[in-house]
Amino acid sequence: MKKKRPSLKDIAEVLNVSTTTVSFVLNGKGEEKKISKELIAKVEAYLKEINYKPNLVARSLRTGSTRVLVFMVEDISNHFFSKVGRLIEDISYKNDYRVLFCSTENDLKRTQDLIHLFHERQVDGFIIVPPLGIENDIKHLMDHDTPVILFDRKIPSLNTDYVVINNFEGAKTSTKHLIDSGYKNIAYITVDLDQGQMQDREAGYRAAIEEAGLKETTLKLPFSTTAVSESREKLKNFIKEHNDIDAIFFATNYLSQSGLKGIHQIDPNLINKLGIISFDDSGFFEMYSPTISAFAQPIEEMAEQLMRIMLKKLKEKDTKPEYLTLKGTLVARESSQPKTTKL
Amino acid sequence: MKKKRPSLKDIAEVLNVSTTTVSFVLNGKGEEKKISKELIAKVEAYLKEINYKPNLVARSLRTGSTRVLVFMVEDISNHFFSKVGRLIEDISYKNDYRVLFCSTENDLKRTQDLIHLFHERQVDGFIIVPPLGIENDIKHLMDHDTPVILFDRKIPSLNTDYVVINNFEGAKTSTKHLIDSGYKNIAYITVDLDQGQMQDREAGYRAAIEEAGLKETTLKLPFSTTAVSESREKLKNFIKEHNDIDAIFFATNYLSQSGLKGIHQIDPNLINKLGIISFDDSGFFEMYSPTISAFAQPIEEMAEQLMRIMLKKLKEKDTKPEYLTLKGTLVARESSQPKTTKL
DNA sequence: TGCTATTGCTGAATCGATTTAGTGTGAAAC
DNA sequence: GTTTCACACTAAATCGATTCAGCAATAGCA
Repeated sequence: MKKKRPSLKDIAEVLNVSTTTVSFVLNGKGEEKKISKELIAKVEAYLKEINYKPNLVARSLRTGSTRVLVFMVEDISNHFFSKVGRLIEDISYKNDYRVLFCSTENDLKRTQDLIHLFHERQVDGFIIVPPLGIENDIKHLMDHDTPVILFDRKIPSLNTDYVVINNFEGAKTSTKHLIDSGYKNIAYITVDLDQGQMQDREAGYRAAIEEAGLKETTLKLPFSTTAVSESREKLKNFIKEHNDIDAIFFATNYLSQSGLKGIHQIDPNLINKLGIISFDDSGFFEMYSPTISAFAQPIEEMAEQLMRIMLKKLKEKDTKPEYLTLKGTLVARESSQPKTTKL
Repeated sequence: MKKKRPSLKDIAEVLNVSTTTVSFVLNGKGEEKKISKELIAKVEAYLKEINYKPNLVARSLRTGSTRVLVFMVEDISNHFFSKVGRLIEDISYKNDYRVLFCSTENDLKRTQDLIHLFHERQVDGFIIVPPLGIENDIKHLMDHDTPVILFDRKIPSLNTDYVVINNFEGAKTSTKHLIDSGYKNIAYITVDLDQGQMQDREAGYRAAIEEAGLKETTLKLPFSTTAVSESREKLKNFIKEHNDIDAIFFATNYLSQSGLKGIHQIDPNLINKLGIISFDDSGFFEMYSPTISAFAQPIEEMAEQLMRIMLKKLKEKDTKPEYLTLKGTLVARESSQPKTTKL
C-alpha cells in the first residue's frame, strides 16, 4: 500500500497547467504573477483536495533556506535552558521558523559535530552556548554568512552578537544576601571550568566576602555529566571537613541539585542548619523542602532579545554585532532566611 | 568575506575529472567502481585539503534518505524521556543516524504539526509517544512507508510496532508495596486523560486495594502544562479534606513533583507523615528529603529494543510488527518506609 | 492597419548531490 | 585480424521544488 507523495509535476499534469503556475499559486504569488482568479481557485482547490505538502528538502535545495534555527545549549533538560528554549520556539513559530534543540554537554567534539551536521543541512541560524575551544567552528559559520548568536557566555576573540547576564553582579548580590541574613562562613561551590562566566561569578563572590571582611572558602568540582556521584562524594567530604561553614553558595543550579542530595545523605536534618543559595533558578527549588533561594536570570528578556537579534540578522546581512549584558534578580526563598535556632 | 561552499562540480573542475568520479571516491566506492588507486588518492587528498563537506540537503533530495530519526515525546525535559532519548541517540550515532528530539506536550495539533514538518523534511523514522487522536497522522506515515514505533502508549486500532511497560502490574506492585509497609488509607492521584496506560495504572491500584480489602480514594487532576498551580491547589484541597489518608500513590513523576511542592506548602513537616510512591522514577527523587520511592521503567532495555526494531525496519521494509510489553522495577526509598512514629 | 503594452501562462535552467548507462582504450582470446 | 572483455572513467538523467526569460493572444492607441 505504499503511496508516493505527489510532486508539483504530478499536480501540473493532472490540472493540465505548468509546474510554474502551480508553484506560484502554492506560494501565494498567483495575483502578483497575473494568474487568473479562476485558475488560482482551481489549483488551490486541488491542492487542498489532495492535501498537498511540498517536499521541503527540494525547496531548501533550491532556495538555500530551511527556515530552521538551532538552539544549542549545554543541557536542554536544565530548567534555565529549557525555559528559554520554549520561549524562543514560540517567537520563531510566529515568524515561520522552526527550532531544533540540542545539548552540547559542554563537549567540544560533540558540539563541533552538531554544528557541522546542521550547517551541512543548511539551517538558517544558530543560537549557541559555546564550550571552550569552539572559536574556529563559530568563525567558520560566520564566514559562510550564517547568523550566530552566543548565549550565556561570550567569546572575547570573536565579534559575534551575544546575550549574557552580569555574572559578577549576580554572584555578588547573592553572596551579600547570605551575609545580610547573618551567615558568617559562606562556602562557594563551583566547577573547574575556565569559562569566563564562571570566573566572573567567583570574582563576585570574592568581592562580597572581602567587602564584609569574611573568610572565603571555595571548592571546585570536576565538570562531568557521567561522574556526578564521584563529584558528590568530594562535596560531602568537603562539607564534613569544613564543619564550621554555615552557608553555601552554589555556582549553578545543577551543582545545587547534586549538592542537596549530598547534604541529605550526610544528615537529613543538615539542610535546616545551612543557608543555601544557587546561581540560576530551577523548578525543583520551589518544590524542595525547604524551598531554595536562587539568583534567577531574566528568561523572558533573554529569549526576546535573542530572537530580535536573530530575526534582524536573518533579514539583513552584515548587521553590526550587538553585545548585551542583562541583569538578573534575586529570588529569596526559605533556604537563605536567617536561622533562628542553631540545632 | 562571504565564502561559497565548494560543490562537487567545483572540485571536479579543479581536479579535471568528472563529478561522478569525485562522488564515488567521496562515498568510498572508488575501488568498487574501478577508479585507479592514484586517482583515488589524489581526490581524497584534495577533499581533505579543502575540508569538503557535502551538501546534505542535495544528497537527501537525491537519495530520499536523511539519516535522521525523530524522537517525539510528551516532554523531553521529563527524566524518563530524556534518559531514554539519550540512550537512543548513542545507539543511533553508532549506526550513522542522528536523532532530533521534540516535545508534543500531549497536544494533538502540535503533534500533528511536528509529524508533518518532519515528514516533509524526509526524516527516516519516528519514535512517538502518541497523544490521543493522532491515529490518522500515524497511519499517514505508515502508508508512506515511513517506520513508526510507538513508545510508552499503544494505539489499539493500529498495527504499529510498540514498546510499552506493563502498567497494570507496575501500579499493583507499587500499591502493594505501600500496603506491605503498613499504610492503610492510600490515595491515588492521576490525570484525567483517557489514555490506555493511565487506565491500566488505575486498574492496578484498584486491584491491589481490593485484594487487601482497603478503601480506595482517587483524585483526577486536569492535564495541562500551563495550569500547574491551579492543579496543585486542587490537590492541596483534596489532601486537607481527606485528612485520614496516610499514603499517596502518584500516577506519574510530574504529578509527584508538583504534589511534593503542594505537600510542602500545606505543612513542611507533612511529608514525613505520609507514605509516598510515584510511577516513573526521576532524578529529583533521589535528591529530595526524604528520598522518594518510585516504580521505575526499564530505561536501557526500552532504548535498546526501540532501536533494534527501528534499525530492522529501516533495513527491510514490510517487517512484521513487534508488540513489546516490558516489566519495570520497584525502587524503594525513604518515602515509602513504614512510619515508626505518628507525629 | 500597425505598433506597443499588458495579461496569462509556460519551457527550461537551476540548486548539488547520486547513479544509470555508456564510451574509448588496450590486452587477451579465438 | 577480428572479437571480447576488463579497465578507468564520464555524460547525462534524476530527485522536486523555484524562478528567469520569453511566448501567444488580446487590448489600447494613433
